[in-house]
Amino acid sequence: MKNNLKVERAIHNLTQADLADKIGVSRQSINAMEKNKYVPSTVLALKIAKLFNKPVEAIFFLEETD
Amino acid sequence: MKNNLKVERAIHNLTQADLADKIGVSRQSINAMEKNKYVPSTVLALKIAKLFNKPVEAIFFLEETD
DNA sequence: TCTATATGTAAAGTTTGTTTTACTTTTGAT
DNA sequence: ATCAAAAGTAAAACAAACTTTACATATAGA
Repeated sequence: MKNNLKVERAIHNLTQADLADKIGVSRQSINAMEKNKYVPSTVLALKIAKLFNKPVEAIFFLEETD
Repeated sequence: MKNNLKVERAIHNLTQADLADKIGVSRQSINAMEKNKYVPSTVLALKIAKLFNKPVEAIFFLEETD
């Protein structure tokens, strides 16, 4: 799975730490997500999508290997 | 987080085992999701939403406590 | 009522998400 | 060039997802 987090953060002018605060996870979790080190839970995806006012599918994308 | 899985399965006439097969998890995982025993990964949410032709937000719902 | 199919549940085990702490590297502004 | 903020990274620890096996309960049809 890939994601758009970095772009969305840029649009909303948020640092990784800002985003982490807003959705209630650690900064390292955001960093790891952006670097595709792990797949977040659906709760996190929903929170992020809500924050950015976009559907989950506009931020997280399935890949062939998923 | 809550979900609509049971209803969506009914609409598409799928058993828990059918759904599990289609998205590549165990039947118990589907059962546990439906009974809100755990929060699935975003990959699973995306796969399920894709299968049911609906956005993730139409199947999985944040609650106050999330 | 008998049987098959679907669902619920539980325990043990493996894998993966997530946190914490802490350090390094990059970037941008002054 | 310097300094501060932001991003990258890593290891240890803990929590949660997910699997497997196995059995119990429910439901519906013959």
